[in-house]
Amino acid sequence: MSTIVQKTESQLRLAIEKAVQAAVSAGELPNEALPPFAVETPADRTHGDLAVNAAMVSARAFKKAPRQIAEAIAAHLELDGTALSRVEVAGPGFLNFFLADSYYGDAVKEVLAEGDNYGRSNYGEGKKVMVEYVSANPTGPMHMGNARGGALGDCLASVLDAAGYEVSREFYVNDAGNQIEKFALSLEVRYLQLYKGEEAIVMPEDAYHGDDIREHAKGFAAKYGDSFVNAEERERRDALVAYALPLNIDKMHRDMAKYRIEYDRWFHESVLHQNGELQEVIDLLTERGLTYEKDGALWYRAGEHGEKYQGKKHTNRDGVEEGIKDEVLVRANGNPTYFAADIAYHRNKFARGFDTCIDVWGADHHGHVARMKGAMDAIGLDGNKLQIVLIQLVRLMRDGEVVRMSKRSGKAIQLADLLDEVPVDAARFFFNLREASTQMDFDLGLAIEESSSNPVYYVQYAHARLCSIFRTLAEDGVTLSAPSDEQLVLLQTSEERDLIRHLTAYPGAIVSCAKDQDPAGMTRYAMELATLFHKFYNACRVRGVEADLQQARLSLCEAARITLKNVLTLLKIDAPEKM
RNA sequence: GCGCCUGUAGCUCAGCCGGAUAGAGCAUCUGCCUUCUAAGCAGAGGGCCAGGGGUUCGAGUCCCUUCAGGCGCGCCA
Repeated sequence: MSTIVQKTESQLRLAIEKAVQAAVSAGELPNEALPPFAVETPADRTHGDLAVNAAMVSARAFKKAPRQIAEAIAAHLELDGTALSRVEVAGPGFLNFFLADSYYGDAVKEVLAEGDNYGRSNYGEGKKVMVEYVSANPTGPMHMGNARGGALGDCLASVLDAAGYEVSREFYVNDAGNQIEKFALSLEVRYLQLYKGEEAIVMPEDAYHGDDIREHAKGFAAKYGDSFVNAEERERRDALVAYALPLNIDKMHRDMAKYRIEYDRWFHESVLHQNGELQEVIDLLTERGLTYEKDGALWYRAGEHGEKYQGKKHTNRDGVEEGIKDEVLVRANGNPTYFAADIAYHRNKFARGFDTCIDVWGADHHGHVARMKGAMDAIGLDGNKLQIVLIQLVRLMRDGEVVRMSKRSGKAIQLADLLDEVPVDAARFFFNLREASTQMDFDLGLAIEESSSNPVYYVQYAHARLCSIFRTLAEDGVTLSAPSDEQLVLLQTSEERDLIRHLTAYPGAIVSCAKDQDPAGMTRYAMELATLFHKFYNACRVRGVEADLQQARLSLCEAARITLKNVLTLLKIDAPEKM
């Protein structure tokens, strides 16, 4: 299945190649191979619907001026049987093509025929891709950064799905290791404080100071009383974690569900500790001679395989070049590090048959990218198949002041609070408005205002208006029937045609977002679609016009409605019929 | 000190792997509702694409460099 855009481009390329051959036969061009050329859509519509730079890129090979080459090609072009009507030579040597009337009607029919599936393609050829995103620490509530990562990761997964990949969404639950021990310690302090007083035990500086820890301690005390006050330390801590951790994980499930994110799997880190996979990775690296012992810890030589993923070499303060810093796998106290577990986790992912694994990380983890990719090579996998999308952190503002996000202080704005204030539609749209690499400010004071001026309403309004057209005409007894070519050819205004061209761009827009791993392209597409529809709406009436034109415009409205609905569905945003 | 990201209109950002006269939203100003939803549309003003070099037919886009902001550089995750 190929779209009308793809068909037209291949017709165009074939026509140009034939024209070049004809020009060569006629002795107008030298017998040289035509270099690869681009087909693009010019920004300025007076430059045609499709512009080709074939004459310019072949100037050197043909040893002729681009304009002369373009003229020669144009003279031999045969456009009969294509969706193109004519060609012009312009500017420095562009070949500008204009679409035939039939193209627009065919485009509308294509959308109507595809319906809910319009936009989906087989670009990914069913390859298995995993997108792992959010993966927030279960030691505390999720925050604003998770909100952005969640919206972005989820839409990226949807985009890949629509582009023909077999997508799996995953959340990595760090329910083991150092931070769980810190969590246990923090809970213990708060629990003991309940019985011995705040002053009796001091909360260590680097422990978790949030109110959620106090709440858990109170809940634990309500359930078990003081029975663990004099228990063995290990026993007490384990009991506290066994009580609080599931509560936190349940909360994350609920928050994600509220945010319309459903994972295929919640993968628990503890599994890797228990089933031996973590130890296997450590052994594997040691067998390969990539580890060494120092100061009682087991270190991984990160530079060996990580260098190739690093842009440039580090130079330290003394001006000496140094590679990627080595990393500890097993601490002197015998506990494996997060890094070691993460290698095992990614090994586990690839063992499940994923062709590509995409991790959505906060930009503060960027230092680990080269190391982790290198580690994949180190264990015999391919680091290039691990792709990391780095998300710049959301800067939270309050009254114009930057609010630091910190789980320790407990003052961070939680995801749950955000979702109480801002509608999910607005939040999902907002966090997909910008590319991952751009920094965003989110002003809490403006949160509500932000939601009412959020462009999501502009897009949803377009959908509601479309539905309104169908409602009103139904009251007049007018409904849409399969349009004829004679009717569709009546779509001739610039507003109608601009709208149609943008509809045809939808499948390509999805593929482009999938390639770039940039779901923000989807909100941009949706806004542009809404704009073009609103312009059409103001320029072209549907109600009260002649019957054939009315059917043609109704068909266009239906095609626009389908496409708009499909984008919004992909973004998991409501497409309201009334507003 | 080093690394990663960013620098385009007053503000927030696009700019389709080098193409034609650099775009949109917000904000400001001016118009458009007795006919399909004015949460809309039309128009106006606003730019040394951070600065400087280079690569070529051609640079906001690629390379070098300077400056500015964000984030990292732990036996934390």
